[in-house]
Amino acid sequence: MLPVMSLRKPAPATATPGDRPGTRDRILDASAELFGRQGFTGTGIKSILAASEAPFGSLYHFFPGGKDELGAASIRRSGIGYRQLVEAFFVPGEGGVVDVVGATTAFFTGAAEMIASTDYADACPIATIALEIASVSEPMREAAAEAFESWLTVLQSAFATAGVGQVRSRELAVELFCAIEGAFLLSRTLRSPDPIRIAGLAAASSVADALRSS
Amino acid sequence: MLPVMSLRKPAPATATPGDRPGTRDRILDASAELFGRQGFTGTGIKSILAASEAPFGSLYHFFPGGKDELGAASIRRSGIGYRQLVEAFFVPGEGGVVDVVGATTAFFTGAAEMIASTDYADACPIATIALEIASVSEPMREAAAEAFESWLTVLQSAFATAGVGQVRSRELAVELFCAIEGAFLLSRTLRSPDPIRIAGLAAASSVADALRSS
DNA sequence: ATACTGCTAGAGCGATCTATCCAATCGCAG
DNA sequence: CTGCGATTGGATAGATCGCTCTAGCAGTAT
Repeated sequence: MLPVMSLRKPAPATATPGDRPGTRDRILDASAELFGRQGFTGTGIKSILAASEAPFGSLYHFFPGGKDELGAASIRRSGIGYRQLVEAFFVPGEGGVVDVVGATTAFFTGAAEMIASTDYADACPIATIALEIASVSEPMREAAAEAFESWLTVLQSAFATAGVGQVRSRELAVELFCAIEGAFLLSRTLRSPDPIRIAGLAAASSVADALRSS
Repeated sequence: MLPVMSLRKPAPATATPGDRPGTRDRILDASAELFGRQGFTGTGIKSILAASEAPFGSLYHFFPGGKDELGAASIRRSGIGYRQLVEAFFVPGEGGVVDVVGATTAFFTGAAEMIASTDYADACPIATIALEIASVSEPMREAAAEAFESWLTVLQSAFATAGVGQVRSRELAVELFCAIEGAFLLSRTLRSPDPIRIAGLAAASSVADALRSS
């Protein structure tokens, strides 16, 4: 049985229970959403503050390094959120076993539903900003690299646990990452969920093949 | 025999022979390079003009619609250039036949060499800007969608010509697109050519499978 | 009450951005 | 040559950018 959940980010862990999240969290949430939709340079500080209903002074109180520090923090936070999401699909609960082929299919299906339900606006919260700053800001690039690596690690160990060899597990993880990220790009640009469906079928098939020959 | 060429864009067709390209072409070339590296909003008009050694007035002479028109034109131009590149690998010359598996491998190998040789700066000239503007500018989004579709069409007919069914050919084209674009993202972020190598092996294997069962 | 700390609130600065406008210059046809 | 449209060069407007600064607020400890 696979986890029933959407691909939406879970509520931040540091939010006061029963209350609205703290200012810092609201800023980070708004940043992740806007950066993912319009990119880093395409999103002004003021729009972030407006979206998060935060006062101007608070931003530089929590992020003295300014927009760059906010960008890196936003990337790290999104990286953790998405890693937990991948874990929800690919890491078993107490003593359970995960059907990695089914998990792959479920993950892509959930992704297709989410992107369509947000009118093709919200896909990967890091990809947009990563491409923008990979050759421009080394600290942000490193934050994105660590986020991506953490996702790959989760996938790799899931495949290894399922019986696939270490090297092939890493390759499978990279293949799955490329499939979903490429599909996000194509899906958002064409405004169609088809690429995600197609990429999901191919990814599941690759995983099944690797399992069979292990 | 596969075409021996780099993944670099060919010289513009409208360039005066033996002379340096016209102002409009120089602006478009510089735009494609800078947009691909730093994104659309991250690239200022002045940097484009400086890089293309073009005067300020010329930009608004050739692109009265301003930066948005320039962005759309840049996307269209890059789309044509990359389509011709894909054709060089996947479309046979006079009465020849293309080994689509070999073409796939060669394409990814060439991409890995190019991205590493540009210090992980130049990969897909459209992906960065496409993610940025997909939810912001409809004209530019459509330009990117047309460019991507034209690449998919070339790939699809190559597979169909090689004997793969129409539906499966389209799926294969989308898979290959997702693999290379996702690999570009991961490669630029991690500063490693490995993702492209891994994605290339997987893509070639998918193509081989499809050929076998056709 | 007083003092201290963490956070809020916004005015406003210098820099930078896109875009407009116009005069100077070029290339070529008559 | 003369005339004329196409192109160039840049000054500058108007808006927006990221960011700094200071003043004030709430809550807690003393």
